[in-house]
Amino acid sequence: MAQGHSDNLLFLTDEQLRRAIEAMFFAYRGFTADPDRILSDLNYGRAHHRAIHFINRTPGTTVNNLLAILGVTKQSLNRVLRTLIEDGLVDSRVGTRDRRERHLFLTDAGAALEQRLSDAQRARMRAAFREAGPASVAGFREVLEHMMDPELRRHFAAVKEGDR
Amino acid sequence: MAQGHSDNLLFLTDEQLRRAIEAMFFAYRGFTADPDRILSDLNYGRAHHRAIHFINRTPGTTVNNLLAILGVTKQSLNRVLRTLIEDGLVDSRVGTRDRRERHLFLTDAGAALEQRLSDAQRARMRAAFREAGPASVAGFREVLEHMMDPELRRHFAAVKEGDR
DNA sequence: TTGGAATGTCAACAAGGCTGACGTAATTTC
DNA sequence: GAAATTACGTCAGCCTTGTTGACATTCCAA
Repeated sequence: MAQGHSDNLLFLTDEQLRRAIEAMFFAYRGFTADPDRILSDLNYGRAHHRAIHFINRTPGTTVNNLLAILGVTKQSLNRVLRTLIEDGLVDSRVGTRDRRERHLFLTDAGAALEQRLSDAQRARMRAAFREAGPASVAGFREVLEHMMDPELRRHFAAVKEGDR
Repeated sequence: MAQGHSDNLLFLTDEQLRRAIEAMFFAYRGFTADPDRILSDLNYGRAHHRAIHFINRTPGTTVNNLLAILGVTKQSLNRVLRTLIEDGLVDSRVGTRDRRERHLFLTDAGAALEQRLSDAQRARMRAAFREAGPASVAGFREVLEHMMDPELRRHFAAVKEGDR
């Protein structure tokens, strides 16, 4: 696919862009489908997945950090966090330097669920990469980064540098 | 970016996949941000956008077709369609061949809103494509297609053939 | 003519967003 | 040391958008 219109971007028609938009819509649905199935069995939703994902990525992160990354209100996050803490998946520890802050960690059970979820998601991502071929992977990530809000992209790029 | 790991897919680490997963999450948020802003001013949500988009793409589509594409229940879609019809953005016409079916069309007002929404979304997509460069675009679309559920991908490919 | 398909509608419920207000520590600032 | 600010939690209420279940209507097709 995508030969005739990749040579010259000026020839990207609205129709071709519309197809890309739909591809994004359908792909995102595929992207979330596997975790969604696992989560619904546990009476959790995507909001729980997101919290678990980012706590796993940055253990000890504060509630405020998480709010900024997820872009939701504290009331909304708190509802999710409360159930995760009650269910013993997340551990909330009072900060040592600043005792107003709560630092969030996954418990062993939380880490286990995170593994299940990300294994499923990674498997699909890996399969898509394999089928699309190596050359496509770099382009995929390049476009995605440029589709983010600029502020987020900077944050994302910073993280990228960090764990080289 | 993405040189060292595009040569050999076997070297795609979990960490690199995790970054791709986050890129997908953040990019999707950027992807929907502009339409979301327009919609919230009109007291509509993403569900309205999706309905408008696909009615525009396939004028005269039936409710059942739309259900299949959107993957929601008819009750859920119906609520959205009702408001769009009441507000004069969508026209629902009884089928001629099969009078049980309702064929959906955008009114002039509906088409105008569709333009506003897709203009915003296309602008961002076009900008991302331009910044990422022509070579990236093909890879982007290739990976996205392989991330969809297989059944959907077939449908998507069929559409692709159709409007060449 | 009758069964089943397509569509619509009513009711009830849940997840997960939101705003606004308030309380309580703890820290920072003056 | 008092006052302001920050971090977090919580209560209450609202909205969108998804879900099930039940039921009516219309109409095609066997």
